[in-house]
Amino acid sequence: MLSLKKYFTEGLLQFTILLSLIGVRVDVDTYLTSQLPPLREIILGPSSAYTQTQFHNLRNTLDGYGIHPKSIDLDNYFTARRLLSQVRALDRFQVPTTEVNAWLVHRDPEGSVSGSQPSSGLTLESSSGLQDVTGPDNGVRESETEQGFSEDLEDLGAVAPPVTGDLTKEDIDLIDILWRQDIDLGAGREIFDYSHRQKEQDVDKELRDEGEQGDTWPGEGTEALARNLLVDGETGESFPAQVPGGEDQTALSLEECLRLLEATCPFGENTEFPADISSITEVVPTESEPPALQNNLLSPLLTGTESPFDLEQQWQDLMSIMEMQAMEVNTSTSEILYNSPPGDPLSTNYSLAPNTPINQNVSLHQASLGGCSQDFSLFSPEVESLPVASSSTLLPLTPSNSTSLNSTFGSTNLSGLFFPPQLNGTSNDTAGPELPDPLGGLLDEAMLDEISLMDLAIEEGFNPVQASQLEEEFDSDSGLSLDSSHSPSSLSSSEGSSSSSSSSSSSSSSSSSSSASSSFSEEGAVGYSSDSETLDLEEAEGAVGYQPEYSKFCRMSYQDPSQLSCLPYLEHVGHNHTYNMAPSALDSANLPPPSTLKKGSKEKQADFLDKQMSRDEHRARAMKIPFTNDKIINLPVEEFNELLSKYQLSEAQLSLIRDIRRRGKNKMAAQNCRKRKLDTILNLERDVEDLQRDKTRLLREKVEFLRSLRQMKQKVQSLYQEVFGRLRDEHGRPYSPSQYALQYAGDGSVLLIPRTLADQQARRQERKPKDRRK
DNA sequence: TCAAGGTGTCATCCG
DNA sequence: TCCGGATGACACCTT
Repeated sequence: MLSLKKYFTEGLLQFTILLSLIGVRVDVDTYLTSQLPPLREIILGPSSAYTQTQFHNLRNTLDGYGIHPKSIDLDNYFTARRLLSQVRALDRFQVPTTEVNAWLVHRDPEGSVSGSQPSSGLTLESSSGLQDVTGPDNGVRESETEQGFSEDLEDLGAVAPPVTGDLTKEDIDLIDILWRQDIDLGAGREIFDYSHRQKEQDVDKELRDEGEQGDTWPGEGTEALARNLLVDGETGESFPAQVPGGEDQTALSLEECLRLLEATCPFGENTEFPADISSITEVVPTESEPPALQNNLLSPLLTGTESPFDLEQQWQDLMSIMEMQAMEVNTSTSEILYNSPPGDPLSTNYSLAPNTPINQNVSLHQASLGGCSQDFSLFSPEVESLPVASSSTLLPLTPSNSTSLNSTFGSTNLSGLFFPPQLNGTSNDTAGPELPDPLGGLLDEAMLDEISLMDLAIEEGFNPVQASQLEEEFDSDSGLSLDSSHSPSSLSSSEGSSSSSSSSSSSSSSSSSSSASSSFSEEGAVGYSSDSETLDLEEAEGAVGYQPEYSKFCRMSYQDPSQLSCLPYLEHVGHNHTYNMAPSALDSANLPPPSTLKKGSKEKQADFLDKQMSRDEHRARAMKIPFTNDKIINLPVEEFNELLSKYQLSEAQLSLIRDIRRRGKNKMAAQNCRKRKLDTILNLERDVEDLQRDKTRLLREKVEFLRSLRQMKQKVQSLYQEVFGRLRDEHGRPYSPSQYALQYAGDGSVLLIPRTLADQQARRQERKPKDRRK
C-alpha cells in the first residue's frame, strides 16, 4: 500500500506537472474533493495536502479561477476535521501515518506562509496544511462552524509555522511531529466501521450532555480530553455526520477541540503553535516510519525546482480544465448524478468523482464531434488532399478505442487507480470505457479537433442511427425535445387525436340525440364539453368565476368522468374532457354505489351539482330552457331547428340557446385545434428525426464515395507511373517526367505529350467549371 | 410571486 | 347568407 501510494503520488504529480507544462489545464479538484474514500486514501492517504490548493481558493479567488461549488464546503469540512484531529493528537499516543500534507510545510521554505500572516489566503493555505481528510464517512458539511474554528485556530496561532526563510529547528520539529501524528500504519477498516464509531459517538454524546447540563468544561477538561482520546483510533476524530444534528455536534466538537487545545497546550493567544508542538514532540512516543520512506514520499515535491505556487497553479490548471470539460456539454449525465437523492449513499459519496471523468470524456468528444459534425470539414474540397492515414491516427481517440488508452499509458494508467474498485464495478457500463478519455483528450487536443461524427460513423463502423443519436444528444438544447415524441402518453394521445380530428366534423354533423349523450366517445374532443365554471348568484347576472374544486375534479381530460355521470343532473351532459382517453378507460368509469347517496347529503349534492354546472348550463337553467345543452350543441341544424320550433321560446331564450350552441361548438373546435397543433408538433419532431437520419446516411455515403474516388485516383496514379516508367524513347532511354506526360484521350487511348502542353490543357479544364459557375 | 400549461371564449376567416 | 369548422388571441385558473 505504501509503495502504491508512493508510486501513484509520484506518478500523478509528474503527470500533472507535465500536463501543466504543456499548457493543459486539468481540473483535479473534482478528483480530490470528491468523496471517494479509496481514491483519497490512495492519492493522499488520510490527509489532503493537495487540497490545500483548493482550500487556498476557498474564501478568496486570488488567481481568478472559479471555485468549484461542490468543493468548498467539503474542503472546509476536511480542513476542520484535520485541525480537530491534530489538536486531539497533541496529547496522545498516535499511530504514525503517512502524512502527505507535510509536503506543504516542506515545499515552501521561502514562502510567506506564516501564522501571523494577515493575508487570509495565505493563512488559509497554511491552515489547510493541517487539514485532514479522513475519508467518506462524513457526509455532513459544516463549513460555518469549521471556518469559525479555523479562524479561532488562527487567532490562537495554531497555524502552520512561520516559514519565512530557511527552516528552523522548530520548523523541522513541527514537520516531524506532523509526520508522526498521522502516519498510516494501514489500520483495518474495522476501526472505521459504524459500530465502532457509534461507540465513539456515544462517548461524544455523553460529553455533550454533560456540557449541556452544566458547563463543566473548565473543570473537566482533562477528563474530557482523556475521553476524547478514545474517539478515533487513528485520528482521534469524532464523526459528527453520523449523529442527527451533526452541525451542533460539530460545533461542540470544535469548541471541545479548542478547549482541549488549551488544556493540552496552554499557550497564549500570541504563542506560536509550533513551539508547543515541538515541545510535545519530545514527549509523545512515536513509531515513525523509516526516514527513507518519508524521504521518498517527499521527494516528488522536494526535488522539484518549481516554486510551490507554481505547482499549485498547475494543480489549479489541472482542476480547472477538467471541470470546464465536465461542465461543458454533458449536462444530462451531470443532472442524473447531481440530482441523485441525497440519501443515496452511492450518489452522495461518489456522484462527483465518477461523473467527472465521464463528462470529461464525453465532453471532449462532443466538443469535437459537435463542431465537426456541423463543419464537416472532412467533406471540404481539401478532403482529397488529406492523407488516408490521417483518419487512422484519430482512431485511438474515438470512443470505441478509448479503452486502448489504458494500454497507451501502460504502467502509468491512472484510470484504474483513480477510481475505487467498487466504483469501477458499478459504473463500468457507463464510465468504464470512457475513463481514460480525458487523459487522451489532454494528450492531444489538436487531434481531437479533427474528430468528426462522420469519422466515427465511417471509420469505426458506427451505425448511422447511432451517429444520429449522438447528434441528437448534442442538440439536446434545441427548442423541441425530441424525446417528448417518445412519451407513451403524448404519442398515444396524438395518434388517437389525429383520427378524431379528421372525423370530428362528420360525427358532429351526423350525431343525434343519442350520440350526443355519448360524448365520452372515442372520437375525442368532438362531444360537448360542458364548462366547468360555476355560476353563483352574481354569475347568474353575468359574473364569471371559477370553482377550483370542480376544476380539479373534471378539468383535465384524465379526470374521472364518472364523478359527473353519477349525478342525475348531469347524466345527459357530456363533460367531455376525455378526448385523449382510451374508450375502455371511459367505459370502466365506476359509479359510486347508490348506498353512498344518502338522503342527508342531497342538499350537499345539489350544491355540488350547482358547482359542477357550467356557466351556460346555469344560464340555461335560469332561463328555463326546456332542453339540455348537450342537445343544443350537438344536434344537427335541421333537428336543432325542429327542436326550437317545438317550443315557444322568447327572444332571450333563443339568443342564449344560439350562444350556447356557438360556444359549445367553438369549444370543441378549440380542443380539436389544439390537438392538431400538438399532433403537428409531434409529427414535425418525427420528421426532424427522420431527416437527421437521412442526413447522416447521405453524409456517410458521400464520404464513402469520396474514399472510393480517392482510391481510384491513387490506383490511376500508380498505373500512370508504371506506364510512364516503361516508356522509352528511340534511344531506349526513359522519358523525363518533367518534360513529358501521359494524357488520356476521349477514346480511351493514351498519348505521350510534352509537359507544357499537358499543363495548358489542364488549365483549360480547370477554367471550364469556373466559367460554367459564372 | 412568477412561469408554464390547460382551458374556455371571442373574433375572425373560410369553405 | 348562413352554418360550422379552424385558428389566433386573450383571460382565467391550476400547478
